[in-house]
Formats: sequence, structure tokens, C-alpha cells
Amino acid sequence: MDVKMLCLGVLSRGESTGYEIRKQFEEGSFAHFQDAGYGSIYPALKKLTDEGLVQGVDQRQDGRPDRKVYRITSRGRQALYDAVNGPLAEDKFRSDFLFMLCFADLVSPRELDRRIDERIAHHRAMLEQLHCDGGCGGTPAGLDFARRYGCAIHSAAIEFLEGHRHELVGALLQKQVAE
Amino acid sequence: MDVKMLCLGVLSRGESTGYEIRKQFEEGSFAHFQDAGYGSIYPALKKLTDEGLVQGVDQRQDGRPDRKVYRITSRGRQALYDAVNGPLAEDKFRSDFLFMLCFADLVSPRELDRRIDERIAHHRAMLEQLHCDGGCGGTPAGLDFARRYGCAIHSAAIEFLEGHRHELVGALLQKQVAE
DNA sequence: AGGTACATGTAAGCTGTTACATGATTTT
DNA sequence: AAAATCATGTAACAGCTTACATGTACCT
Repeated sequence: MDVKMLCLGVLSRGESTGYEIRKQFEEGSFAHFQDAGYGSIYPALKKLTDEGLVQGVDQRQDGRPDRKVYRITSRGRQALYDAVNGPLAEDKFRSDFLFMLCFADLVSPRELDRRIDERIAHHRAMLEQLHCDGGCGGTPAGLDFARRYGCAIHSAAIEFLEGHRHELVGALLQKQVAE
Repeated sequence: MDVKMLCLGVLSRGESTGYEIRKQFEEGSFAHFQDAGYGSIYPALKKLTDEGLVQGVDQRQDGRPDRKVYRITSRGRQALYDAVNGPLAEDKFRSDFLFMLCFADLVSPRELDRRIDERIAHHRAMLEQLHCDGGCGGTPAGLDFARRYGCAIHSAAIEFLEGHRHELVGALLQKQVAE
């Protein structure tokens, strides 16, 4: 799914602006498994407009910058339907943190410990975010399932890191003494 | 970390060819959190050679195509050290599967069920792969930790999907009946 | 006879990131 | 007075993917 499809997905839940769509990927229900910045969202909305999948209407506001509210078209809904029912690309996951862990022997145990703390804090923040925007009755079942899936993964990560960090740091400290 | 650093990481564990490095990202210890194809590995090795971080030696083989064996240099080791101790980019995770789940109401319950089966099978395959290449005594502590981290995450994903799939499919079936 | 594994590389293209440009209003 | 929020967009660049080009040997 490219940024175009992601925007279409957000717009299928209701009209929105480029700025608001961005927030969905930063804080909202999609934040834990997708990402997109202004530099990809605005061009995507333009292309979607050219293809007739969305329509944008300028809206004047006083005190605030004008904004352009986008709405999905019926052709847009069809395109989303096709994409969701078509073949899906495999997950892509890249983690500098795990890469660093592979070469943990190059990092001081103290620094490693700090980084693991930071990492756990990050997972906790994600968990809180995911717990926040859930639960309200009107949420579609699939969206809520994806949210709870995210909770499960982040919880498991925290549990693993808290349960096993000492083994890693311990092993590295011992190695350091041996040298 | 770009593909250059990934190659440097693999080469820090011992000399290797482009072809073999690729396999590390497809089946080996890095497969669960990084990815790279020939089209990015070969150019990366060339650039690393130009920068003096690796050295490549041509090796003739009979019956098989000649190959070029790369070895990390001391400057290469320093560069890896710097990268691992420097600031790390945040994890990047994009999942078409989770995106599809968000719009599960657009997919038939039957098809959804099939896709969840497939997904669970995929996680099981990853788990098996991760269990395989682990455990041998000589593995550095960090590499093994990253491997077990992967096991924890994939296990949690399986557990969640098996434990909650019926709620999702059930909700969608009910909705279908209601219409 | 056809598929897979071995093995290296290039070129074009697609996608997304980063930095820039602009500017009012509200909060701290 | 400074920083954050609201708000849209472009241009240059970096990075990775895909397709192409080439060829042997082994397995079914």
C-alpha cells in the first residue's frame, strides 16, 4: 500500500484535510503500522484528485489558514475495496535497534542499559496511545482488532525486554571482565 | 542503517560474498528485521570498497561462477562501531495486513479467515527459522538476544491471532446477517 | 526438458524523505 | 518573547525495487 491508498483509507472514514490525515499516521489508529509525512501526503492527494478518487473543496477560515477538505468519491471507495481484496505485500520491518543489539558487544553495557530503558519507555508510550483511542462503541470491528493486535505486540516486547535484559547486559559485563 | 551498514555488519562476522550476504537477509539471523536484494547489495559493496571499508578478492571456481569474497577492513570496523554507537533511527514498520484488517468490513468473512490462517502460518515459519539457527554455543550474546526477541514477537502475534480471530470474524458475520 | 542453485552486476524508475517557503494565532 | 499549532505546498535528493543481461551445473 502506498501513501495514496493510506489516504484513501483515512478518507473512507470521513472527510479530512492533508494536515489531519498526517495526524492519523502520527497519533491516530494507523500510527503503529504506517507512516507518512506532508511531503508524501500532499502529492498523494493531488494524484488522487487527478484520478477522480477524491474531491477537494477549499474552505476559508478566519483566524486560521484556509484548508482544503477532501472527500472520497464512489470510484475511490471502489479502488479501496479492490486494494483491500487484492494481493497484499508482505510486512516490512526495519529496526536499527535490533541491528544494534546484534552488535551489542561494540556498545558499553552502561549505554546499552540506557538504550533498553529508552526502548521500553517507547513501547509503553505506544501502548498508552493505543489504549487511549480504543473502546468507544462506534469503532469498526477490524480497526479495533488492529489496535488490540498492536497492544499485544508492544506488550510482548516490553515483557521480553524486562524479562531478559539482565541476561544480555550480564553476559557483556562478564566478557568485559574476562578481557 | 542503510544497506551499506547492513553489509558491513554481516562482514564483521566473517568474510562473505554478495550472494551469501543476501541469504543472511532472506534466511539468516537478520531476516526478521532487515531486508535487502541484489540490486542494493552489489552497489553497496562497491561503494564500501571505494571508501576503503571493505576489500574484495576475486576467486575462481570451476564448475561454478567465479565469486568475489569481501573482507572488512579496520576502517570498516571503526565505521560499524561508530554507526552502532551513534544515534539510531526509529523502527519502521509497514503492514498491509494490518491495513487490510482496519477495513475488514470490505472483505468477506471467508476470505478474511483464510488470510488469518495464512498469516499464522507465516509467523510459524518465521519462528521455526529463528529457532533453527540459534542455540549453538559460539553465538554472540547480542545476536542471540535479537533472535529471541524475534521469537517473542512472532509468538505473541500467533497467540493474539489464535485467541481473538473468532471475535472479529464473528462480529463481521453478525453484521452481514443484520444487513 | 525444465527448474533451481550458484554468481555478479547495471540501468531505469518509483517512492518517500528532507529541507525549504510562508504566515497567523494561541499557548506557555 | 518564544514555542507550538494550524495549514499547504514544492523541489531536490536519497534509497530501494524491478527488470534486464549472462552463463554453468545439478536435480527431477
